[in-house]
Amino acid sequence: MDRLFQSIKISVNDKIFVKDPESSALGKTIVEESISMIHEMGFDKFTFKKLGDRIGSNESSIYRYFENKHKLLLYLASWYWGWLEYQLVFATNSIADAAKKLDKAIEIVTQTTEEDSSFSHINEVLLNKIVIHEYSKSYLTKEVDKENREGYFEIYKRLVNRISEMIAAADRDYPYPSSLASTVLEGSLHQHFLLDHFSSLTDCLEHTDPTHYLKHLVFNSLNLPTNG
Amino acid sequence: MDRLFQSIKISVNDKIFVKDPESSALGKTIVEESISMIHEMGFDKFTFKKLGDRIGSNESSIYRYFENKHKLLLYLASWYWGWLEYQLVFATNSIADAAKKLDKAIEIVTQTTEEDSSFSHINEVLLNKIVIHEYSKSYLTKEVDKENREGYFEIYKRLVNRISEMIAAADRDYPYPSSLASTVLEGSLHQHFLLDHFSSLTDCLEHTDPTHYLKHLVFNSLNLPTNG
DNA sequence: TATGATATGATAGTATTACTATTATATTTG
DNA sequence: CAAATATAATAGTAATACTATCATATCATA
Repeated sequence: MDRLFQSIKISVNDKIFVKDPESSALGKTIVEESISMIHEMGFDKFTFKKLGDRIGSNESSIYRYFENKHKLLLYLASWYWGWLEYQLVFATNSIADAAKKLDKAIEIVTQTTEEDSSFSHINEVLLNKIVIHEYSKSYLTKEVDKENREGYFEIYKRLVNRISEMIAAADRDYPYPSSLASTVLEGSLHQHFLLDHFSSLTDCLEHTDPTHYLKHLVFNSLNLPTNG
Repeated sequence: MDRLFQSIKISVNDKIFVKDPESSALGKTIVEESISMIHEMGFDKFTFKKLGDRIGSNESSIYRYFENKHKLLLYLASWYWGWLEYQLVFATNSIADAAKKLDKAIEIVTQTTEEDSSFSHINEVLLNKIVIHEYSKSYLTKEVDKENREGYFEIYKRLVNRISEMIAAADRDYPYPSSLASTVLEGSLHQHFLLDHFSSLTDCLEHTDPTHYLKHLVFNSLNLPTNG
């Protein structure tokens, strides 16, 4: 990916933050260093106090950007899914054939993020690892319905729906396009997690990977036209 | 299910607890009421102090059974997976045909737990809901590798492996039996969660359910003998 | 039934977390 | 240069997640 992305801003629901972290140097530092710290110590042990110490700033200043660390996680996750959605649309836009389009889509959303590409202060490689290890915590809460109503998961849902539509486009008769789309996204995160921590529970080692597994899963579920 | 189960004890790795909660009335109360409280308020807001108040016991007494609430969650999860493994083996043991055995297995592990069956102080219906909403939190931690080495996830892994072996028995050439088995378990929890909180992301509503979806997914991934 | 062992309860105390509030000091902008 | 705004510093609170100690209740057995 190239400089094109530098001029593109991933827009996150502005109810997630108190003050847009993109609007100041401190805000960007908060986002940048929180990614690095959450990756290092895990979300559970991460606190605004520790982040303040690390960036030479005050805890109270961080609260001016995010209500609490849960909202910060929602922000990082939304940003990540928005970024991935952008990659997805960019990479599949020109593909006319429904099956090929879906194939490419699965590739984009299931592969390991390899390079810190383009957005200056956000390290997508680390962010991808954070999403694998922490994303579930953003919705496995008692407040999930309220937060869903407030639109905090919109970007993720939009991404699932895009994939769902691609599945439906490839096979109009397939009865579970949304479930399958959510399985691709969530299953990809899970397989990547297993690879790191429970390798006996996955086959995505050595000569294969989550992308191959999930392509196999999806394309065997669908009835494709014989020339596809 | 009937009284047979009342004489069967699900055995959980004894490093998970300080003192076996099955060994005393207080221990059983701790387990029973923690299930009810975690279901009500969610694992994050649940504390030993609150549990002590609820059962008319002291916080310090609870610490004599479990080091912390994380270990209690590991205990509840292990118990649940052990219980499910038992259901699985019991229900599939007599089935000779590999495909039919697998079909039954998927049914057992993906269906909603319907009745509080047999183990006096443990409500499996609530426990099933807790597992859906909280299980990921037991392994999405920085200590996962250490705890895995200590055997805290053995029962879950054994269950995945049983399903993996059933998949392999139904189709020796299928390249991803472990990944698919883990997708069935984790995907089932996820679909049930979506059903409750993100119904637009699943098709498992009304005329279908996670069981149908996952059976479709698995059996379309496999090449079965034509008479199966 | 007395004696000791074990289980449980009560109380206190600590460090950390997750904030809120207030005031002071930079920095930016008009 | 003044006013507005952003950030920093400090203090304080309630809750969390424990640990330690001591008291009391129960239970097991000689």
